[in-house]
Amino acid sequence: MTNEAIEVLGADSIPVQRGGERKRGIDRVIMLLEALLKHRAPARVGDIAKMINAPRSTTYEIVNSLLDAEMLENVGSDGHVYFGRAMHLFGWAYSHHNAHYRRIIETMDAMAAETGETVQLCGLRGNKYVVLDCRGSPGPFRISSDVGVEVPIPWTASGRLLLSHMSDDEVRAFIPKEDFRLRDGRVIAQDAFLADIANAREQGFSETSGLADSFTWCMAAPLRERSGAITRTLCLVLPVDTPQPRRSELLAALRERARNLSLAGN
Amino acid sequence: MTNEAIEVLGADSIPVQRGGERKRGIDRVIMLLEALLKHRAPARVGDIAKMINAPRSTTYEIVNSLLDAEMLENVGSDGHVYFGRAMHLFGWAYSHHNAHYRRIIETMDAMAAETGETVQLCGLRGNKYVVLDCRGSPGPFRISSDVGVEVPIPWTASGRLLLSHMSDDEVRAFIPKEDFRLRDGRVIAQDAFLADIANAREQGFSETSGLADSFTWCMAAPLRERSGAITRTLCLVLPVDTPQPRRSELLAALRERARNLSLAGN
DNA sequence: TGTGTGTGTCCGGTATTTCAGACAGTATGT
DNA sequence: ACATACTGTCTGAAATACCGGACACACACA
Repeated sequence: MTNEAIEVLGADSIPVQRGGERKRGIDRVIMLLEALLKHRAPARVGDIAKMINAPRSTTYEIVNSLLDAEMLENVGSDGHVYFGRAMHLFGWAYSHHNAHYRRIIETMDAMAAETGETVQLCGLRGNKYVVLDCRGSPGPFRISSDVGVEVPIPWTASGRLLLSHMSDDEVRAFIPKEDFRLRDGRVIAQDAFLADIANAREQGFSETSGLADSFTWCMAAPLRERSGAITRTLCLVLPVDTPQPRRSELLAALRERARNLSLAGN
Repeated sequence: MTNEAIEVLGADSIPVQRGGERKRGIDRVIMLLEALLKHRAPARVGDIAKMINAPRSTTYEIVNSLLDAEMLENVGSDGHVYFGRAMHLFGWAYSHHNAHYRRIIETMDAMAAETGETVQLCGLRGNKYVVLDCRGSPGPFRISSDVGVEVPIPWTASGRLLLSHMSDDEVRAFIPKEDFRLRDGRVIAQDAFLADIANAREQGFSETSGLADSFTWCMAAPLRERSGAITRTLCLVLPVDTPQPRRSELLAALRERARNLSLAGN
């Protein structure tokens, strides 16, 4: 939906992508997988070729290699492909290579069960915020979010914590200007955002509401590495009309559990 | 340790693996990821180069590309790398692309909780059996197994179900001869194995004990695709001394749940 | 101090792979 | 019936990614 913006934006000065650019197979693989992740559904080879702007013949070859390796697999009967079994195994290996992850998972399970609210594990991916894992509330109506979707950092509570090791200048350089513009057109003032970060750094938590959407109240608490760095956050996503007493109760619980999961004191 | 055999061995007659085999980057990537999966721990670039039998310079380049893409990430401070965040996301996407998976996960959680036994989701990967997911018993001593480890098919109960669509000849062609040899030296007779498969096909379940190891009793029930094909099995791993009445009780429960998860009748 | 082993980077040549385009086959719409 | 659009496979040829090997550096051991 937003992909042929390439042409439009690139038009003015930079010859961004000419047709004939020979690229490495590896790079194509990486682009392919990321495109598929963004697409969030099985796709046909021809479409993939367009998505990553690669020749069809090349794309076929790559896709076939990945199919052989089970990194992709055929879905349905009409040439759609999506991630395959091997990806599941690689991902699982990533998740479990340290015992720490087990504890995080258990905590998320427990919190989701106890509170009945949506619990998320969040981190950064490049200069975007991303949901790494998610436990939903069991009710018929739930606020859920897909793991892997990328969101501008300023839209999120977690983002304020995840940037708290940066200086103001570093933050300014790190965040694309357009990421300060919310979906409804409002723009977050850079100074206010920097103040939020400083605030989050001091308090050891962060709360936002009505940023990414109008109906959620988000609270995030840091999971610190041994070094003290914050690479992930634990996060509760509440309906915006959750009453204040319950909110502070939940915030306290969230902070407590995050503290227990941290490898360094909060 | 076995890598400079190239020169020595190659001399007499067989050019088993000559040093100079140029390979595509893509293939290297695939080999690298699978090697890392088998290794099950972070590894250094030099070691990876040996594992996949690739030139060091090439390996460095590939690893750096994958690091940039977050498909790998640095672990610790001394040059170890392992799967990265992107892999987690790709794997998650694989797991959740169909609603079916949600139900399977829920069922595994429920069964693990109710029975207190180890529950596994199993499938094939090439001509090996592989654990796709696993819920452990909560007790202090548990029979657990790692997701992603590959095991010869004849060693497993699930394997008998997963081959039940094949003719005898197909099975014979599919299973490497050496896979009939158990770890303790015993050899499974091919005919007995084929009979087991036929049996599993008729009964709609399969049980084994004392094959892969001496202390487990495994029972597997098929998860059928819409087409009727069996691509995955649900599996209970019990201590071998579990009394018979409880075994049949658990088997019945297992079959019932597998039937509910199947997209075609069992 | 010297010897051995391993790391991370760089370079130039060539064996290979990517690419463009053509092809036959199939589905869709007019 | 024709036209259009897409799929999956092949081909030759040019561009280049991979390789071997060299380098500087770091660490361990004797």
